[in-house]
Amino acid sequence: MLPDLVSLSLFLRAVEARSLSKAAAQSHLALAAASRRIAQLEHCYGVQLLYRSAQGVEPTPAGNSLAFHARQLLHQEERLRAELSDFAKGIRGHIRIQANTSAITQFLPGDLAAFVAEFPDVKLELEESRSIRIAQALREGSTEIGIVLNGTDLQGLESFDYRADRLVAVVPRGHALRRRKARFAELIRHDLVGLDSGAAMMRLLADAAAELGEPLRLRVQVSSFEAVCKLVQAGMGIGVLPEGAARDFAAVIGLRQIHIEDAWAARQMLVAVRRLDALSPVGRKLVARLVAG
Amino acid sequence: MLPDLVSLSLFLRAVEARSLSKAAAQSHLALAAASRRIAQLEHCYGVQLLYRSAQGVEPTPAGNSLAFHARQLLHQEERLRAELSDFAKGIRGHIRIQANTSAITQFLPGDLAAFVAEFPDVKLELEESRSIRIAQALREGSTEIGIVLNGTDLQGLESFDYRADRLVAVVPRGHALRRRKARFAELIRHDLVGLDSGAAMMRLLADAAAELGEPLRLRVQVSSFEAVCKLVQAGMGIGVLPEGAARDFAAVIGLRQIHIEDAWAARQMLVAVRRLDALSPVGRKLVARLVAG
DNA sequence: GCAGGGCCTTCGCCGTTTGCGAAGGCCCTG
DNA sequence: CAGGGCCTTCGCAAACGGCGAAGGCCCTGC
Repeated sequence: MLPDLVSLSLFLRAVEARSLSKAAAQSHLALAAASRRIAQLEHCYGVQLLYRSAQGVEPTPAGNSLAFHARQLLHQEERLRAELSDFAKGIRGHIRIQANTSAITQFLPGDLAAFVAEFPDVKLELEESRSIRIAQALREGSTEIGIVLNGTDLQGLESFDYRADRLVAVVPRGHALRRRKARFAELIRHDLVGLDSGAAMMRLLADAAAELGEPLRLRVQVSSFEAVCKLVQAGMGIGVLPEGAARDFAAVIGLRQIHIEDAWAARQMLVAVRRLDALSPVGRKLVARLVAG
Repeated sequence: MLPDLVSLSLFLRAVEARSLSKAAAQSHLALAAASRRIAQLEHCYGVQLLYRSAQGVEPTPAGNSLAFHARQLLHQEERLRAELSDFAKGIRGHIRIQANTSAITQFLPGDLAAFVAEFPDVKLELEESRSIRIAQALREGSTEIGIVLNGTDLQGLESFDYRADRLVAVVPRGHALRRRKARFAELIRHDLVGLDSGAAMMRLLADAAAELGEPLRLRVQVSSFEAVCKLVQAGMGIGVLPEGAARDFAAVIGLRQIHIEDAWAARQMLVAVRRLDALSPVGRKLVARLVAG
């Protein structure tokens, strides 16, 4: 029923070398054995996989498809092997996490650092991604823990409050806007320094602007919070950032923060998993730590 | 050396049922055989995978990792099986394509339609993606043909010119801007209707605006060319679109096109593959058709 | 035009692997 | 402390998978 990875690897070599005998040699098999393995593969899927001739073999269209998938499968197996070899070397746990930019630039590094300090033999794999893709990845099981913003569709997932993430505006010292608080309706009259529009935050700003019936005066769009701060300092306009990023980047170069009073400026980040009780114990521990933290 | 997929599936069931006997039953194996398969899996990777007790089994941390990868591997195998079963049903070819939005909304549907008309038993899988991700996918072999914009980093790939893709501005009838041609410096004084900022086009506009030292007056951002046209018609501002999209959506609702004279408005789309001669014959044929078309 | 050699398949044999039931150890439950 | 559920180990039989030899096919070169 299920194909043999050895046969798949043999098949792949046969396609690449255009020769069964060479593939057999590379796989340390006798030609007879190789031939039978391929025949059995064909039988298993009910399709002819190779055209045979006196000059060698050539993949059929189905054979091409199989070669494609065989590569993926073997590649996947390699990753598996690599990961398990970590365990042989003393690692005691492995957790895959995907998080959005705001989480990664603000709270996650600290929280994860505290976690690995306590569990030094747990390996974390952190990947940055957009909230929607994170939800997808969780659903299809290609990651274990996700950090997303509220508003993301979490159908079919379990989620828990992580941190609050407030958006603030930053202006250079001496900017005309002197207040400590403002509504977005006032900010929007000024030029803005924005992020690339894939960011969830930019969508929020665009929606808010549409609501007000005003254009967004985006003067530049850059891809990092730090770059936003530099450009704000250079007088290109007002920046909008998560509070934590403003603290890290804006404060140190002397930008002033302005509290945004609109309700949408208060965002909630969530820790999401597919099923908490299907998670590994150490994974659950990390979720608990994040949610408690 | 290479693990047996049957053993992986058995292992997965054991982890999920927390019981070797149940897993053995589900896999139609005697308990003894199941036990031995797991032991052999542990030997193969040199790690303990399960904690055994009189109450059943529990995955070790390494076991959790293996379970994760086993799921992926088996899932992948299922897709393989599904695809090969197409061939058993008479499909004669299968090509995976990823393309950016501009290509998908303009030229690709027509070109692909012509191709499948000629090769009706070839199944095409088309996925929309961003140019950068497409290049990644080609490099790691998870797609066969990619359509990207010039300017994308194609290191390590082979590429061929596909179609030229000119950006044009669209305005409602009676708009103040009366010309047939304009430089972007003039357009930028008006409100714009933009796309979500992940789009390559928006990055182009943002860069052009930065070059001019002017803000982009983005009034709304939407996610489809069609929506841009509707909003332009509603008087929200000037739209910028690929020429082909303007022809399809803008012309029919009576918008006027303005040629953008700046050099960056002329973009070139490329067909990219990892290695042309590693492609299936029908894949090569499609590339040839696209490049010739 | 035919011998030679390279390619794959098929065949028969044999060693290893794999499956099975039975027996055994362990731990919790009552 | 007997009973039952769990997993492992054991010995045996069947099946699988490997091997070399033989065979068919086609191209090459003398």
